[in-house]
Amino acid sequence: MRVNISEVAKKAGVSTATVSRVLNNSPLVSTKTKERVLKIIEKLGYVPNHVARSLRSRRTGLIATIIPYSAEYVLSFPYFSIFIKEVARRLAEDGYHLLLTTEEPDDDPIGIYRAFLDRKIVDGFIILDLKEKDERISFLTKAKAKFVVVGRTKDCRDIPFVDTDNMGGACEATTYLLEKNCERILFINGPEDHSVSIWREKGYRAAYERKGLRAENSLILTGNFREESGYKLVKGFSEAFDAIFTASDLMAIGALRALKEINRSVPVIGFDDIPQAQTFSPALSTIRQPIDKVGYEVANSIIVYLETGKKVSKVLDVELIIRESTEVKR
Amino acid sequence: MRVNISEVAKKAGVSTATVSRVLNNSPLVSTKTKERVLKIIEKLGYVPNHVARSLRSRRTGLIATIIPYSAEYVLSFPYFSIFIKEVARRLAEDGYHLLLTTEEPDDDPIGIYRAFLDRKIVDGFIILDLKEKDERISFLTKAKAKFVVVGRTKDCRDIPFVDTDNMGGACEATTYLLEKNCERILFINGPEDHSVSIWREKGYRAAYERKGLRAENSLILTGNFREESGYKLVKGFSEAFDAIFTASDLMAIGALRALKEINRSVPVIGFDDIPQAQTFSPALSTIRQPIDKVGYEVANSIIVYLETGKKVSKVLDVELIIRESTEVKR
DNA sequence: TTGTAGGCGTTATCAC
DNA sequence: GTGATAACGCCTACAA
Repeated sequence: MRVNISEVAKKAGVSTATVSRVLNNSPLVSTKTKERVLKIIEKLGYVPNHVARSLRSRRTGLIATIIPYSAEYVLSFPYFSIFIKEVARRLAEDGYHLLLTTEEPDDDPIGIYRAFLDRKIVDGFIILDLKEKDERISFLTKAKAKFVVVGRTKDCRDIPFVDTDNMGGACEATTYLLEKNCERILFINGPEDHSVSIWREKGYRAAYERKGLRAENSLILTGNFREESGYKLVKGFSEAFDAIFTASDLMAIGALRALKEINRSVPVIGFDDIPQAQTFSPALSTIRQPIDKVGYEVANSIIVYLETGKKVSKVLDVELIIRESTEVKR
Repeated sequence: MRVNISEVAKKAGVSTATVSRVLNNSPLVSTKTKERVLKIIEKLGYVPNHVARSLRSRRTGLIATIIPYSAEYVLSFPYFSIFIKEVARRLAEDGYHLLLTTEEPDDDPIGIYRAFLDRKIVDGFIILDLKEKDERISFLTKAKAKFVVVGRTKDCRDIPFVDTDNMGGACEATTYLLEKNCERILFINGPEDHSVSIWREKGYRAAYERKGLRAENSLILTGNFREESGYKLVKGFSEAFDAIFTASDLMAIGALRALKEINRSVPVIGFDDIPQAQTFSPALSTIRQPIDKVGYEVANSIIVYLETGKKVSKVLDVELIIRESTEVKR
């Protein structure tokens, strides 16, 4: 019925220690006994119990990803699916598994992390939706937990992270608009405490500076990545502008809606390249992020960290995709 | 440093058995000792080790969801994110956690299930993307594993499942078109071995029958849920038709593209209500599925099954959403 | 090269 | 009510 290591040992006429050695590819076993043991293992259909192994080795092979409540908006587009699938896939390559859970609105943000840590449920964490001064980071660092971050902040000096080149992408988009002779580019950014917002704003400003110009603070608005915020901010904006760059495709779609209603047409560039970017009319010019690679690299990084202690960080390239929303008939 | 149950027992002047009883809310402890033990637990910051507990109790509290390779298309829209989030959320309510992993193209489809089962990693499974004659079902049934299925087939008699009313939805959509005096409704279905395809076709046919009509086989085509297949099937269709109903919104979008190119306009209804359905032009009429509820109910069902042995199944209502793609100017 | 035996941290089964 | 103590299944000093 229940076949365990001592069952195998008995049938093979060896000790459990030897079976264990065979299981773990120890060189301290003669080829002969190894073969004999392997044969018995196969015959009995024995498979080591993962839980017992975890208890003994103090490693569960599980990596937790906790969806922050504040990040629920990411669920509204397929980015998250693709990301999470790649994470799971890469983890599985090395025998790890992804434990996915959510944070509730009224939860203590670090409560879940603490629980997983104290109960020794997981070996490491993947942190999403990084904020400036993120309390999860300080908690996990203090607790000496192993984790990798998606995104980066200034205090990420000693933390393994994977990020896309948000600054470069924003700079490229802004430069593209400047070179189309737009001068007053309305920049609708995400919430200010998000690390991506900070980098994207830097990129926007950098593009102006490269041209010997200076970005105007009044042209920088703060949205929340959602469609409605793009719509409302454009509708309510009273100053002059001749182009729009948004920190998400959804806000770009909202902005285009608003433009249509006020009967204006200026070039618009979004960020992300979600599927709607292609199907929306006009098709959206945008900055494409390699979300699948982000998933792969972050999973890879946590594995390397767990197994070698090395902290591997990466910044992945983004790409400006030009479609219809930047073709403007004057 | 590492505080365990015997540490607590020692400090509290009781046995580990008593501490364990307190931990598990056993009634076999006097209020007095219970309080004393709880105080010590708090003082020491003791938290039970989940792995040790799992080893002894033979329950890990983990539920696996394996993304079938054939279901990768689901990742291309946000349905999956929302579903998985609700699953994780509901599981966590009762102290369970979601283990998410993927199937590789060249994997033995049941290999992962077998591995999780043999190694005793999870307590149960949630099965996605159900097929007719699904070998995962027969394997898991034979192995006496606990699982709940999303979707349903004829052989689901004794299996707990959660499904949306695919037949009802398809019938409603088709009826709507018939009542708009369309007679030859082109039905672009999903792959034939998918359980959802079977139910949707039944609904399509039922709508005709209710009107005393008969659906023509030549009007039923097989796509693969993706946009391109909707596009190609419409482009290549040579018979007469006066409306289109597709088994996915993406195929509906493809169909609308094709119609535009051949300069025709007929009412089109999709299935799912993905975000593009709203933003596409014309906005898509479609059957909305309560994907979040599906996630909630399937998680709920596996918990009930694990804890009480009862098999709970549910069929959730869908809703016809009318937008622009069914308004046709003749 | 192999075996013995202790321990990982719990919970369950007995006794008392 | 409570306490010893034996599992749960595995790994790893240490001994042989």
